[in-house]
Amino acid sequence: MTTLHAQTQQHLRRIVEQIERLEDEKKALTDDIKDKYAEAKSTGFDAKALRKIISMRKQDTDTRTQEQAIIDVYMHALGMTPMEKVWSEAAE
Amino acid sequence: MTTLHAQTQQHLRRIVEQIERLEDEKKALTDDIKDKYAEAKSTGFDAKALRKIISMRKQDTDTRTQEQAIIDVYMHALGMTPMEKVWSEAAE
Amino acid sequence: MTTLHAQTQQHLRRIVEQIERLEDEKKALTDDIKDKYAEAKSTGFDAKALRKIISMRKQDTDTRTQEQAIIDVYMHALGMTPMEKVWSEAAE
Amino acid sequence: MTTLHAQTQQHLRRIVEQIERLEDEKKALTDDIKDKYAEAKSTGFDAKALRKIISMRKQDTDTRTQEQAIIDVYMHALGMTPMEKVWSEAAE
DNA sequence: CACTGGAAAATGCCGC
DNA sequence: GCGGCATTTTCCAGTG
Repeated sequence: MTTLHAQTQQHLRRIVEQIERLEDEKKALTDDIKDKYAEAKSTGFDAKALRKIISMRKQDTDTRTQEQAIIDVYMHALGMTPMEKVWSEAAE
Repeated sequence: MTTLHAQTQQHLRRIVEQIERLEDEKKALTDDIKDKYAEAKSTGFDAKALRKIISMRKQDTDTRTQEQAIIDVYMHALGMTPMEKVWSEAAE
Repeated sequence: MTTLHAQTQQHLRRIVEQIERLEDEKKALTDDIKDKYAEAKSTGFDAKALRKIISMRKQDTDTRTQEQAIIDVYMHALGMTPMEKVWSEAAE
Repeated sequence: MTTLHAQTQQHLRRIVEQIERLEDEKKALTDDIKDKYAEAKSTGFDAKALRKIISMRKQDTDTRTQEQAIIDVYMHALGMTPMEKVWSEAAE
């Protein structure tokens, strides 16, 4: 069985620690979000509806981003180069 | 370590076989789909654009399905019962 | 905007239909598999363990062994015990 | 259609803003973690093995052992090679 | 052959 | 406590 050099081993430990630290922070935020929903619910809001609203707002943003991707794909499919693309946008 | 009764063991084997068989069939279909895209590409179609189109068509369907889900959630949030829901739909 | 020739357009439609049909069949199989797991569970089997088993069976032994060797080295470097090591694969 | 009181409406907006802010922070952390893995990979570590290690470290040993016991029984019933065997080959 | 994006699988959570 | 659902994570094909 192979063994890592002392230095590499040390490096590995640092990486693992860093990632685990970041994941802890991430989990804390996940919990905070959960708390917010619970709080909202206890104030009389419907948590599920709230989630739906927030997810819709996010999708709106994502959609806008993706719309350009679709346009790019179709333009490519029609043989238009990025250069023409710039022009067609400028001409609108 | 525990051992399964002969009958249970047999049952387990059957289940595993069945699932693996279904997964094989599923994989075959996945390959068929891949072939279709390759075929389309070789006929001059842009595969990526094709995928986009099909994914959009699927999303349209999903959206319609989800729209009702959203309505349900909001109706619930507003305290409307399923019974009222039926009525509101009938009244459109 | 470019327009497809009638014939090409027809061809495109056929392709889209075929792919969507294949995807429907694929989805049906996915549902069948889900049913099998549910059925197994209701007969007393542990669905999660079942999934793990099936996933293991479809893995190439050599690949798995190689990957485990790397994990082994990392675990050793981090001072993790053999006991944890033995169960690692199953615990995913 | 029901309308929210001005005050309630204001409250709703605050909640949505807070949640969206938390989700932004969470996403930033997700990206940081991804970066860490990429960095580790570019230093010569096996990212997949790294992920597995970290996932193992965060699991409860008792739970893991129990689940493995079930898998063990199933493997035996199916005539699969016990994990220990694989490990003795890969280790040392 | 490494990277990226998209599909599939696994996990965890919420409601009954 | 279980089933359904949403999120997260993993995997894999396609691309440069």
